[in-house]
Order: sequence, then structure tokens, then C-alpha cells
Amino acid sequence: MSAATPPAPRRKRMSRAAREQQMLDVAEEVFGERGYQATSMDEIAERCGVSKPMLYEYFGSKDGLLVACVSRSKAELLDVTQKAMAGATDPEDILWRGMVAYFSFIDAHGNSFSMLLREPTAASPETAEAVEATRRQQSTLIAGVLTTFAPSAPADAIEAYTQIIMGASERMALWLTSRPDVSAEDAARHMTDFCRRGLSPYLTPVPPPVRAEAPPAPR
Amino acid sequence: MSAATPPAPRRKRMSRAAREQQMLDVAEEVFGERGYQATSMDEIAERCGVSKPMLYEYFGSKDGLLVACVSRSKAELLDVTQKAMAGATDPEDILWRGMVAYFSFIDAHGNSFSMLLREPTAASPETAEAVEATRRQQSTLIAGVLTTFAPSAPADAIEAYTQIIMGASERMALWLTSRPDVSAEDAARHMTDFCRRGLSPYLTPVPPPVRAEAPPAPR
DNA sequence: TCGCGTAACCTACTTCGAGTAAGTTACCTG
DNA sequence: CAGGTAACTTACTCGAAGTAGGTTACGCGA
Repeated sequence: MSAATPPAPRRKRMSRAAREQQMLDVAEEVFGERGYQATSMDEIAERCGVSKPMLYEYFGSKDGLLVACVSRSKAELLDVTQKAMAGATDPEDILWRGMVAYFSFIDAHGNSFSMLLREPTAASPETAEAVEATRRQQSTLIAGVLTTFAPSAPADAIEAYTQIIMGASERMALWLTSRPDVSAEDAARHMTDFCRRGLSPYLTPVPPPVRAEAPPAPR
Repeated sequence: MSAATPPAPRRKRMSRAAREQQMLDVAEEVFGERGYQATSMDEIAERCGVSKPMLYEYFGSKDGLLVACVSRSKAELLDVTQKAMAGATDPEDILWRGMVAYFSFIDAHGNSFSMLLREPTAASPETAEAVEATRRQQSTLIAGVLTTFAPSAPADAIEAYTQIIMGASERMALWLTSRPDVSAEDAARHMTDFCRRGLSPYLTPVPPPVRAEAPPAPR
């Protein structure tokens, strides 16, 4: 009767919260490896050591699972960038800190996150909309920063620049993951340089802080 | 029900080339309406007045059809922007013309194109790669322009700024389609303003050339 | 005008994965 | 230790991707 160890190592039961987190971890990994389309719910379930209906019990659908993954990652990303910017006071510093935090996060998460950056659109329109909503949080953050530091800019310019910065950041993130020789700081520096100048006419004439040197000023 | 047309309107046979174009037209439309995932090959086939195996005969797979759609649109877009920039001589003008052409194209194509902008990642990694390849053409164009007008910029900056401009453009395009009150020129103006300043330290201090009009402007 | 080759086209299937119904087991608590 | 419930399973349905193999219309030379 007592087999040594059953071929299927006995999986413990887990609390709902714990299982959900594990499922999100696994899903993020598998989506990252295979892409959304090519990933089957059966595979995720198997890697969790659980059967498919559990996934549906907790996330409702494949799209739901994807949205949950993206939401979690985006929330984490938002949190990290927000915290990073908290200490800064002048526009340039805030830009720099935010960018470094953003690209470091991406860099650390390998391509699983960059996959999530692109996959969202894979699913139904409602799913895409749900993902856009999380993106909107990020853009709200950026727009807030812009409004604070560039109060003279007209509303439509603020909005447009917010979009520009978001799009540029996402593409830079993708570029970063495809270029192992480029560091997160490199990416952040390019973004900061470009954006600072782009925004220059609107930035509040910052009282010259004790700048040891102008590091990014080439030429 | 229209009395004029018989319930089963006799469909003419068409040459392969003609049918392919029609299929691409229909596919672009349906993908634009429903999104990639929610579109079935049967529906596309039906709207073409043809049965499903024909689609597979000509495009191999659903992914293949999507790639063909995107490739065609991107090629058209590339062509339009390239032609628009041909007449310009100084950086600012080239930027402006390129942007106006780009956003006008998007604007004119409604959301069918903006869908294509986001859908590509929907499918398998190879499909995403194929789409990235068409994107690379566009980035090659931009990088070429940057190299010409900002020869003093280091190679990595050129590459980074290319990504920034592409990402920013795509996101602006998406924003544009969601904001009916914003015109293509508005979008182009914001992009041009931002990018000109962003690139300013590298732009050749070109003395305004007394170029009257662009002679080779092909229209 | 009539064969006749080929390219356009179709019907009828297989396959595979998303999503579900209904039942079973292990844990916690009184 | 009963028994309630939350975690979990097996065994299905259903729909859409993709395919095998046959059928029909058109061009073209005799």
C-alpha cells in the first residue's frame, strides 16, 4: 500500500490568498515565457500543482488572470516609482529618480514584465480596457508631476506630454530588455535628458541648486 | 431583405491577387471592429463571400493574416511619411512634415489602424517578431534622419532617441484616436515641439538654408 | 465548338483549448 | 468526533483553428 513516494508529490492545500499569489507568480512566468496566446490554462494549473477549475474559481477567465497579473505588476511598479520620487524636490531630480526606479524595476523583472507590457492588447477589448485603466494610474501620476512643476503649461500640452513620456518610457523599456549591454541608468539618463529639454520652456525656473557639475550635459 | 439581390448572391471567382487584397481589406476591418482574439476566421471568410480554407490557402494561419494586414498598413504608413519628409531640408521641417503625415494617416484610418498598432502582440512570439520587423523599418527611417541631422550625437543616444520617438508617436496616435477634439496637427505640433527641444543640443546649428521650395517634391 | 488542365473554391472533418457542472476530500471548530 | 465549509478534482461541452480531399468554373489550344 505504502508506496515510497507517490510519483505525484503530495501537494499541500493552501489558503485562498496564498494560492492566488502562487497562481499569479506562475502565470506571470508562463505568460512571460510563451506569450499570452500560446499559454494554456492547463499548463498554468499543472505548474501550480492544481487543476484548471481552481484558476477559474479564483480569476474567472484567462483574461481575468492576465488582468490580475498586469494589475499586480503595474501596481508594484507604480508604488516603486512613487516612492522613488518622494524625496525629490526639483523637477530634474524627480524625473531622474522616477526614471531610474522605473527602468531598474523593468530590468530586474526580466522579460516577464516586458511581456506583460505588450500582451495586454492580446485579449478582448474589455481586457484591454482594464489594462488601460492601470496605465491611466501611471499617467495620472505623471500628469500630476507635470502640473506641479510646469504650472504654466496649457492643459492639452500637459496631457500630450504625459502620453509622450508614457509611450517613450514603455518603448525604452522594451529596448532595454533587448539590449543587455544597456543599463537601467543609461536608459534613465537618455530619457531624463530628452524629457528635461522637451519640457524646458514650462519648467519653473528652478533656483540653481548647488550643482557640482552638469553630468548629463554633453558637448 | 433586399428583393434585388438573391438570397445567395452569386459570387464571382476572382484572381488570387485580387482576392488577397479583398481578404486583407476585410480582415483589417474585422480585426479593427472586434480585436484579434474575438475575430473568427469563419467570419472573415463569410464576409469575403468565400470559405475558410481559402484564407488558409493564401495566408497560412490566422497569425499570418494578421501579419499580412499589419505589414501592408505599416508599409503604407512608412511610404506616406517618407514621401512627406522628402521635401524638407532642415531638421525642424522634416520633423514637422513627418509627424503631420504620420498622425494624419492614423486619423484618416480610424481605429482600424490603431487596433493594428496594439494587436500585433496578440499572437505567438514569432508573429510579434514579424511585426517588430516592420517596426524596425520605421525606426531605421527615424534613425537615419537623426544621424543626418545630429551627426554629433553618440550612437547609443541616436538609438535611444529613436526608440523614444517611436514610442511617443505610437502612444500619441492612440491618444489621438481617443480624443476626437484633438486634430492630427495638434498632435504633430506637440510632438514636434517636444522632440525639437529634446534633440536641440545635437541638432546641427543649421543656418536657415535659402531653399525656396523642394524641387524633388514628389507629391 | 469541344475537350482538358489548372486554379479557385467547397464540404466535412479532426484537434485543441477555454470554460463548466457536479461531485469529493481534507481541514477547522465546537 | 461530528459536520460544515473551503479547497480541490474528474469528466464533460462547446467553439474556433486548422486540414483532407473532392468539386466547379474558367482559360486556352485544336
